[in-house]
Amino acid sequence: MRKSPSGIKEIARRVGVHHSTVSRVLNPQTRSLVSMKVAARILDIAEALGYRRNPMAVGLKTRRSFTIGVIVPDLTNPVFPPIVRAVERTMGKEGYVTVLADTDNSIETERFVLDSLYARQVDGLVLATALLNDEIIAECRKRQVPFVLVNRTIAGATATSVVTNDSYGIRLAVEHLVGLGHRKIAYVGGPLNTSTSKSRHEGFGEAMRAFHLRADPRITYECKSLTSDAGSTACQSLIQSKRRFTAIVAANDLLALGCYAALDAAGLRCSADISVTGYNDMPFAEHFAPPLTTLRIPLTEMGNQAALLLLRKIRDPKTVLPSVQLQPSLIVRGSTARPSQSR
Amino acid sequence: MRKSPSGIKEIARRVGVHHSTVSRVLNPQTRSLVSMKVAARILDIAEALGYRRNPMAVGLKTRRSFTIGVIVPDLTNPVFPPIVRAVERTMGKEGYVTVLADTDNSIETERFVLDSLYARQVDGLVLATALLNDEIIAECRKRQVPFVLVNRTIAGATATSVVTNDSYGIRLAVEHLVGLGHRKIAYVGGPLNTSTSKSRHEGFGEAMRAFHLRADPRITYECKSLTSDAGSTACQSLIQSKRRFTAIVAANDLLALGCYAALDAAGLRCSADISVTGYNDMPFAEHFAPPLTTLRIPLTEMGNQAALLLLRKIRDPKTVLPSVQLQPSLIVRGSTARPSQSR
DNA sequence: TTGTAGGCGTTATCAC
DNA sequence: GTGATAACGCCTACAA
Repeated sequence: MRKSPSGIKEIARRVGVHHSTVSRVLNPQTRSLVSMKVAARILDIAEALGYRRNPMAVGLKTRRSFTIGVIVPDLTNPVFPPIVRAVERTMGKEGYVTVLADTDNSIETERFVLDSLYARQVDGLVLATALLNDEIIAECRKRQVPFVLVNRTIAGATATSVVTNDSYGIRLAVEHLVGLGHRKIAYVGGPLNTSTSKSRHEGFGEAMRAFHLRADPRITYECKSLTSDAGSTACQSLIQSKRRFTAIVAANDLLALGCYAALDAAGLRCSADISVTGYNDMPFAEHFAPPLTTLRIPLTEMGNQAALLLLRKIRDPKTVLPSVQLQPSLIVRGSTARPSQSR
Repeated sequence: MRKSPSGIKEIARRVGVHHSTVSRVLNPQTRSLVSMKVAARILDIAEALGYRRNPMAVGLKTRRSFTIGVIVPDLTNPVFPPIVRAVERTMGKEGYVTVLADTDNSIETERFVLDSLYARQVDGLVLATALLNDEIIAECRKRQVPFVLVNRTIAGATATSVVTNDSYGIRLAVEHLVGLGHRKIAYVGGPLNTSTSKSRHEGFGEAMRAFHLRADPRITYECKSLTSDAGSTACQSLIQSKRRFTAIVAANDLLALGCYAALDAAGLRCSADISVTGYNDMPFAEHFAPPLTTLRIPLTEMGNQAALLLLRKIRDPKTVLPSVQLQPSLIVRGSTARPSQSR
């Protein structure tokens, strides 16, 4: 076992003071308790020795790890990397290290992962995995770990979260389609156990009503997952149902992509025959065939905000944090057009 | 400061043994030193109390953190999430937690981040940031931290790495194009300070020679970064140069995407006028317009292998690890076709 | 097989 | 202001 290169005691020895004095100096919080002269000497030597405080020891003593966890359902979903990156960067600037966990959409692995994080005494959590009724989040509350939700929230929105206005986003999509002349609009949504899918679903109904149109339940689908495959399957049934529709509002870009595939397979052209909108404006959405009309959400901003909120909570556990809601914006591209005359 | 729910001493008290005995039992390594009867009792109570060992204390004592770091240049590059995810999962199964760091392609932030990781006594590192001449990796060696490179390696390949055979991949692309009838093939590559870009570049030259063609330096470009924008700029100059070419081999999917844009802007159609190949088969490459012919590399496999190697090294620092090289495979899609007659 | 004692590097709470 | 001392929770010779 190699000796550590330096340490508070070694510095104390060299400077000729007690190591507790060194500790005080090296800790910004308590530096003022020590005379400037001594402090300066200590800082000097520490610098010269390349001193780095040992987070393990600090953690053991203070029960703080300067580590936070961020938990995502699936890192390969392009929505999450920008968020993770932003969180990591913002926390990094403040001396926190972020450990990443990908639950692969499994609630068991989420529980497992959280256990490991608790054991490591993470100072906080950013959760992108919230279900509407999420027992895991209930546990977080019990454990008294500061946490903030990102992207999704829970039923009642009783936890601090950074989300976007999903129903408004969908309304923008519907508005756009209606403006183009669409009347028969199908909806391909995600599982209703997440806040995002739920509000998008509700938003669709509301928007249609607002335009005096009918959200026909026979052409609205709830997919089991937010994947391209699921979207494809849904769109396929939609087509086979023989119901009339000229546009599809998808609750997610991946679903929209699946719709592309199904339309293609059925010999229908997007946007000439059927218009499609997505949601998220995921990276490269503009490169799809056709470029996808979708809703952009400020992912990096969400990550930053989440990190900032978490920091506040960590530093002052008594503060009650506000939630923040950001606005999506409609990005019009080639997947939407006037409805085909023949349909 | 809340008392921890349990702890080795509490268990000892309840069982009526000394806490060192408990420690032995709770540590698989030393469990055999204790009688089965006592061990069983201890395990029982520990279970009942929901005991979790405190990694801080363990770490302080043993200088191991059961934490590894994975460092990527840019998490929003879709190549990395699958790798990161695989590493995280494989390490997680073995009780390791992975800290993610995104250097944003900056060598300073990489250094900063590594410093923070060293201080936290990470047990190992997975680096996806290697430059051909990488001083940072030299430092890792000095620090004696086990590490393995992934995706890229360094000059001389003197460190263990998990990479793919880049020159072979490019050769597959060239072979494919030549098979289609192309003779004038342009190359749009990345900065030559990474092993991937370098071998792809070299591979291009070799492949062309193998087919008795000329890798014309006037139509080969070295982009400053592996981004869509850079590819676009390069392709633009290529077009403006008025040199003849019927196909572009891009060293990366993003570059290829940039070529799409530039071709589009110039009124050229891919693949009718110009064929384009990419590299990486990034997610959604099949959805581009046109679907991109590219080389698939086994990202998840790479992550797994890297993690496995790292584990071996951590567990037995004396082992000298082999490097592993995986093979890319050509995925033919719509961006390549026979050369246009008119060019 | 089990207990004893010391220590990992730091902070916190006393005294001086 | 500064020093002494005792933790934090666990591991590990060494002794019994």
